[in-house]
Amino acid sequence: MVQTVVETEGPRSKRAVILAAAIDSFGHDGYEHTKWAKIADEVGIGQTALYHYFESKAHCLLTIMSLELNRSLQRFRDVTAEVDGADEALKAAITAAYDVSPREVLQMRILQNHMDLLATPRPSEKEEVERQKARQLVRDIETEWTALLQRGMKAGYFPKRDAHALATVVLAMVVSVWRWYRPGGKMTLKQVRELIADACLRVVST
Amino acid sequence: MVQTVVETEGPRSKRAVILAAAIDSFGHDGYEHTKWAKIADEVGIGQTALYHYFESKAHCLLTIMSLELNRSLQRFRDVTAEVDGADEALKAAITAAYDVSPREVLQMRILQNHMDLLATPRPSEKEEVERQKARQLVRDIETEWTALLQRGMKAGYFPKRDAHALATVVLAMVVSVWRWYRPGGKMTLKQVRELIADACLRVVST
DNA sequence: CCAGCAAACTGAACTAAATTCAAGTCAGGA
DNA sequence: TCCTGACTTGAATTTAGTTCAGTTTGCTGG
Repeated sequence: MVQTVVETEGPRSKRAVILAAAIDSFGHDGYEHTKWAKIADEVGIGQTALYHYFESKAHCLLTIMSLELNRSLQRFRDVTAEVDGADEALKAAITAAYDVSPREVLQMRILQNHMDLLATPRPSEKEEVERQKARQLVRDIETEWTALLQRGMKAGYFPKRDAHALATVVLAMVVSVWRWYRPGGKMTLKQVRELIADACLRVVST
Repeated sequence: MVQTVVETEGPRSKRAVILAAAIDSFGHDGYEHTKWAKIADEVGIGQTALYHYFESKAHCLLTIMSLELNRSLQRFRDVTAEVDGADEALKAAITAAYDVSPREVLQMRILQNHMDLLATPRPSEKEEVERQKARQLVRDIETEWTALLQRGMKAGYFPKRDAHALATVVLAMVVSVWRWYRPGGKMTLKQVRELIADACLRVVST
């Protein structure tokens, strides 16, 4: 049983405020385009104080990514747990994927835009720890979607094929949206959900 | 008729060599992880000489992206032009998408990993020009895939639905591969092609 | 054959942004 | 009260990309 260590934050910790500001800036303006010092200004502290909470700008980014991956996995589990039919579970998972707050949209965008960071080792201790955490979460998410498809194949909801490969394709479709989706754009999240749900079901079904 | 201006390079120009070195490094180690000076070393020139060819490191990156987008679009046109049936044309397009050299794999990877750069304006002249060029190519590619699906719907190969939305989904599947594909990995390009071709046809068909 | 010229190149500064250093301040518990 | 650790800071440092102020190279027309 893996137990997440609850990092106890002091009462006057600004960690959460920094994360929120970072998500907004990284999400809207992009990570490299965002000056680390600007985050400090927004939070109302000196630049140096940031290093009390994060080892580096990249460490903050990786933390945001881990947090979002963790949330996504948790939500997937919650929403698929008590559904019997794998087809219904798949629909529920997709619905849940698009049932997100505006800030979570930004987090998904950040995550998608910087996935490549997870591929190569980081120079510093804490960054590398956070990277490994994120990688593991990605693997877990892939494993769970694969298991869901496999369950559906065993039960006869979907024809039997390479579940892992299919999961990769399905996940790619689900997350690709965050590259172009903008709140107030030409498509609503509801429309996105319908588009992707339909596509996913076609891919895994007969 | 849009006419691409052929930029004539002097005979002792190292532009192509720089691009090749940059593609290899950006592709293998990642853009931010690659030191611009290292590229100069590999090519065998001083760091300063790089600025004779590119206004900045980012300008070089954007150039690589434009080049790859241009190649992809050209290839799509070549390969779909003289195919009658839209279903066959779609298959041909997907096949062509995975008929690439190792260096083109790297270019696609770079492109995918830095798509977000195309979203926000660039500070300098030439970078912005290159960004606009790339954006236009992305739009062109989307338009052509949309037109292909539309053609297939009119001719009765595919059921009639929102062609543009479907094209987005199909393209997402096709290009998502470059995020995880590695030469010598667990899947060959041929297997990838079959996986994605199958998925795409399921998505657009009855 | 040589002047002239543009393409190609260079070492030495410069700059911006992230990061480290060394030294505080503040709040709550013994 | 004072002590401790979480929290904060201004000043200095570092690093990588970039600019400056020219110099070299090889081709071309006279």
